[in-house]
Amino acid sequence: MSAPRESVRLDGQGALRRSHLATEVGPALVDGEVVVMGWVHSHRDHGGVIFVDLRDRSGLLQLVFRPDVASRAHARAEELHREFVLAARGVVRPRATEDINPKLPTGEIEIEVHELCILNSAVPPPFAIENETEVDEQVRLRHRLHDLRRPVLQNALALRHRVYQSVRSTLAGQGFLEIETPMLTKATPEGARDFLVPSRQYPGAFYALPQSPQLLKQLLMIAGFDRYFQIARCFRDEDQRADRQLEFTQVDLEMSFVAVDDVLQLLEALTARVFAEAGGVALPRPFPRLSYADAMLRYGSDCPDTRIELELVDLTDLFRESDFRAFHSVVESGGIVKCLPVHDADALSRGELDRLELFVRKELGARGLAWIRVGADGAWQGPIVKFLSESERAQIARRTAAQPGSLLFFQADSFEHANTILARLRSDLGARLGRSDGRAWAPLFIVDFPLFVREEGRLQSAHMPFVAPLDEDIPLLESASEKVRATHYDVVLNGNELGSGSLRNHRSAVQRAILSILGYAKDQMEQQFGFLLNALDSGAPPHGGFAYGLDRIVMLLAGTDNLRDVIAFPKTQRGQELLMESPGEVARAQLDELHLRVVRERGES
RNA sequence: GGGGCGGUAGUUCAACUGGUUAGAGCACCGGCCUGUCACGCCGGAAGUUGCGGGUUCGACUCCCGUCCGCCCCGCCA
Repeated sequence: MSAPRESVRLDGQGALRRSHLATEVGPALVDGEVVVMGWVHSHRDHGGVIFVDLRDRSGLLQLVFRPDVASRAHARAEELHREFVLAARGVVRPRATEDINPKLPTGEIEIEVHELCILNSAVPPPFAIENETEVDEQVRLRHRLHDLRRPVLQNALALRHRVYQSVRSTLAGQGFLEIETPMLTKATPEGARDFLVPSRQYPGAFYALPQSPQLLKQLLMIAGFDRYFQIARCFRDEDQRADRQLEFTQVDLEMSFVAVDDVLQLLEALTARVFAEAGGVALPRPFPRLSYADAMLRYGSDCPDTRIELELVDLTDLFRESDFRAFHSVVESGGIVKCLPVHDADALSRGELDRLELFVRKELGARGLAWIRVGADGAWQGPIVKFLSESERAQIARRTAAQPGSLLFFQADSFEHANTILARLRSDLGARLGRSDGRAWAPLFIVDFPLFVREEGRLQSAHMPFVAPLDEDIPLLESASEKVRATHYDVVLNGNELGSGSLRNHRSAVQRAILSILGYAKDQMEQQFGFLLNALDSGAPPHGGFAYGLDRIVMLLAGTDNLRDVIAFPKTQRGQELLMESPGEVARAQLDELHLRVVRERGES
């Protein structure tokens, strides 16, 4: 950090009051007097005349200082440096034709300054306040104030504001009440790792920050509010990603007396309206619906980017009886075999195939990357070709529609792993080979998720334990748990999960049955979910809802692939906020009050 | 928990296979300049090569450890 510029004499704002934002000044105001305030974006001192580009949140405006017109203002202008804060009173002048700057919205005019107040000095910025500036993100986050002055971030946060406003007006117009729920709440056994807040008054007890307002909004339904929403901050202490922050914002909503279709209709209308109002984007309607099973089958993902014109092919049954041990043994032990066919793939060289294999092995943990290339003469090449029987080749060729120029990628692995790897290959190759269908926006609903998934032998909630099963599947709860479909639904846009929701269990018997299948004994159930079960027994209406990841919506509308670009003060991947440097240590006395003692591992200082 | 990429001046980058005093653009500071808008010209300052250790006559470069950033797997109901 540089030292402050102490030698600069500063002016008070005095009687000057801003009359216009920078870009509100235009040709219509020529010869009128204006007062503008903002930052020195750049200055060009010609010895005589001085030009200053003034920047405020609306944009840039050129100020002119002439020694012969206003000598005092001109003299002061000689002291300016970048990012100084100033107030300027002057007269709007048209520029000579040859002096018009077409790159600026205000390029046809300029302000001939008569009075200049230097409201504050500024140390030189660590990097240029320009959109084009490519600066290391660590530097940007440490100097977030300067970063936030860049137009892209100003625009992103303005866009975010419009999303808030549109959500509020749309939902309020649909009869939703905005209700806040507590941030200091109770830890729940399910779900992500909680952020804990130690209690001063109850030694050894902790509040938890909400992972979502899930249970509270259900209680609001039971209390009879009928339609609720909240723009809610949520906290999950898990490892971060480009599209995941420790704290993030949900548009959380819940409604009573509805079926799945009612919620989906509302979600479609809300999503379309917010994208139109806040981002000027017309989403194509109606949103197609895709079952979870089909999504996994065709795309290997439950949030596919359906614009990519590549689809997976399942070949598991082909290798149930096969002499190709590598694939056969995977199928025998419960895994799957799938293929990603890429036609007209001559652009992918042998060297690139090797790099792809290295990539999926090292970064995605794949066992390998089997591939088959169909030559111009129709001959099959590749390391696994020799292990395939005549009929297997024929079947593969038929199902993948292989033709000269095709490249077939195979994964034989667990359902999850094989799909994760092929889904990633699909999107990477789709981008690299330009296999998009050209649509800008591809929204869809994913429906018919399973209620349970088996993990390490045990049944777990696919999403969370309060999701209601489809009515017709309730008889299967005990007998064929894994076949039970959930009322759960996701909204997916361009390969991003925008949010998810479901109908909830409003009958305590069903809720108890599900908890029991999840392995909760009766007393555990009462201890951990007693308040919910009691609530259900006190007259719970059928209800369901949804939660959008608001940050992701803004991210997509802003055209970035990084959540940190749409959050004013985001955290790094390791959870630090570099401007204020949180988290930070606290004084011993603070810990004592909270009845806490820090235990350091060996080697920590 | 694991994998990949990266860290050299304020900033963006360079510095061969280990070899003189670690360079350049922009920014910054000073001077000059009355129509620039990537202003121009002249001059200047600016570095613990993330940190610690090792190998070597010699380390930005090689080795080990560690910290930080980004991306991904796991994780995130």
